[in-house]
This record gives sequence, C-alpha cells and structure tokens, in this order.
Amino acid sequence: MGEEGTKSKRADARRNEKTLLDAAAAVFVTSGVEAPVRDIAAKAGVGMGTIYRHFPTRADLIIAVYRHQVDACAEAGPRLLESSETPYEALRRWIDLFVDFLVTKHGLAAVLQSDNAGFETLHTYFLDTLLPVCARLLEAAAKAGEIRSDLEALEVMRGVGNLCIGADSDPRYNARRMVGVLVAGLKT
Amino acid sequence: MGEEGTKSKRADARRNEKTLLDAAAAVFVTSGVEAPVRDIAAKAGVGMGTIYRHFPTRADLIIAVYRHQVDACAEAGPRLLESSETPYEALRRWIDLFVDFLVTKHGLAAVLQSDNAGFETLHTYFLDTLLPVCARLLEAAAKAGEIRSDLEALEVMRGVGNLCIGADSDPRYNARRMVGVLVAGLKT
DNA sequence: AACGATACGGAGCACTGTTCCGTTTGGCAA
DNA sequence: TTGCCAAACGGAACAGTGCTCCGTATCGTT
Repeated sequence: MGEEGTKSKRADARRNEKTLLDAAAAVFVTSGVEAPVRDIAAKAGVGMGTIYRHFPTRADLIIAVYRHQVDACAEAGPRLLESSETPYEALRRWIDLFVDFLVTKHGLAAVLQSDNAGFETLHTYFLDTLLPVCARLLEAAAKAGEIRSDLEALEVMRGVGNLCIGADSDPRYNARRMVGVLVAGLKT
Repeated sequence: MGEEGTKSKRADARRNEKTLLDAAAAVFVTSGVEAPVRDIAAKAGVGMGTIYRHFPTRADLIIAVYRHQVDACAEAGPRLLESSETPYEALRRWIDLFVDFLVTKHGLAAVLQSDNAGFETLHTYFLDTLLPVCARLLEAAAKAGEIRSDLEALEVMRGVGNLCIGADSDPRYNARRMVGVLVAGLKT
C-alpha cells in the first residue's frame, strides 16, 4: 500500500529507477510507448540489464510511468458523480478525462489492446484500476434511466480505448468526436 | 482493369502466386495476418525471395488475399441503399457487413490502423475502396435527416474499424455490440 | 540442343527483445 | 578505516523476424 521508493534498496538502485522513469517518460513522448528498450537505456545512461532488472516487462515500465495519472483518473470518478447534474453527465465527463489521457500518450491505446504477449499486465492494470469506476458510473446512469442497462463496463472501456487508437497519427481522425458519438449512443 | 492472372508471366511464376495466396490465406486464419513471412513461405513450400518478388510488402499480400471480399463489401453499398427501408437502415446493414468481415480476420483490424511503416498501402486500399461507399450512405442518411451531418466518412470508418480491434482475442468484448452503440449514436 | 531471360531459394544483414554472467559498487561489520 | 559480499550494473550474446541480394535452376524460344 505504501510507496515503493522507500524500500530497502541500495542507493544507486533507487537513483537508477528514478532516472529510468524520467528517461522512459521522455522517450515515450517523442517516440511513443513502443520505443526500443535500448533507446530508453541509452537516454538514461544505463545498460540493458539495469532496465530489465527494474522493469521485467515493458508493461511494468509503462505502468510505472503513468500510474499517477491513471490513479488520478480513477479517483475523479466518484467526485464527478457527486458534482455533476446527472449520472450521465458524470459518465460523459469521466470518459472525456480518460480519452484526454489516452490520446496524449503516443501509441498507448494501441498497446493497451494489443494481443502481443507481455502486455497483458498493462491491460490488467488499467482494467483493475478503472473498470470499477466505470462500472459504478454506468450503473448510476442506468439506474437513473439515462442509458441502456445491457452494457458491460468492460465493453465500454474497451470501446472507448479502441476509438483512441491512432488518434495522434492521423489529423483527419478525431477520436474525441467518435467517442462522443459512442457515448451518445449509450442513451436510452 | 482486367485480371492480373493472364499476364505474360512464366508458368511457374503464376503457379507460385496462386500457391502463395492459398498458403497466406490458410496461415492468416490460424496465426493472424501478422504471421511471420517465413511461415507463409514454408507453408507454400517456396523460399523467402519468391514471396517478396510476388508481394513486395506484407500489405500487398493481405490485399491480394482479401481483395474479393473487400470489393464485394463495396459493391453491396449501393444495393443496400436501394433495397432498404431508409438510408439509415442501409448504413446500419452495410456497417454490419464490414464488421462481419473485419472480426473474422484475425488481427486485420489492428494492422489496418497500425502506424507501423509498410501498412499505409493497406490502409489506403481499404479507404480508397470503401470510403466513397460509406460517404454515399452517410450523405443519404444525413439528407434524410436521420443522422447528424457533421461527420466525415473517414471518421466513421476508422471508428468502426477501431472498435473491431481485438474482437477475436477477448470473448468478453463484443465488437458488434459496441459498433451498434456507435451507429445508434449517429442518429439525430 | 542451346541460350538468354525469368524466377527461385535461402544465406545473410539489420534491428529489436531478452537473458546471462563477469565486473563493479554500496553499505555494513570488525 | 578497512574488508567483505550481496546487490546492482553493463553489455555481449542469443533468438526471432523483416527484408535483400545474388548464385543457381527453370522456362520457353530459336
């Protein structure tokens, strides 16, 4: 439950972890989350072994880099439910938040749904964190009779995530707008 | 405009092209469209050189394998527009056709939107073939006042394609249903 | 039958993920 | 302060894959 940084690790290990996180964040911005591991290691000035020791899979690294933002998104759910006029409005706003996060992370949406081995962890993390929040919002909106009630939260999450794929590589495609259409389609 | 198969090619070349197409189709079914080129070559019983001579990029091979089905989908558009009660109904049915095609092709939807180099050709082919059809259906439905008129055909196509990604690798995700929601969201 | 164009096969190169192990270093105990 | 060793590091090496290149085999024509 606590912070990882205070663990009984050696000082250089802690330092390298931080360095790697910063380097990864920087490389993700410029080259996307699928950037070669070597690039990240080079940017951080460490060897290949170091990166794999700290983050056994690429998913672990991605999770570590974005954990704060994902958690923030999860925490925003209940808050929106309270502060919004209607549950549907809360759902809409929350999905906007999620979409804003995704479309600004080069290639993240794609890798999230990718069935390539090694990314299940990432998929699982997102689902574990955000699915309950989404489910709660959907349930509230359904109970209020604002949206259809035959939809699983998983489907909505994946649908929204999928719509964000490639949003940054083709200016003609506006993911936010299509998500808007999808969310409109949820209404009864 | 005519058939390629009748070109002035050597007999063995024509034979290999057919063999490769069949092998590729078989491998795509079992291993997805991202299957290693070596696997396809092995299945066809030819060398690497042969496959690349006939299909310079993987996209060319994929296009060749699915050309007939894509063309059939394109041709179904105008027919549906005539035979359906309303333009919106035609649009809905046409999108169903497109989705049925995509979800039964392991990994095709993903590679269609992938920004990996080498697949632009594939993306372009699909767009060139299907975009005009989709645009016509959208326009008809918009003119009839059944759907919003501020949407580009490209967005709708990409949105639908995106929703189909991973449809076959997670039984909990029903792409058809989410596309249904999206299409419902198009209504005015 | 001979010959030239066409096509073939697969070794080889480039690139990337991942592992493995010899070397270095941080922190603790004497 | 010094010595020790577990912890951590670096990067060479291996494996999988896309793609090229060129010596060899085959086709079809003369």
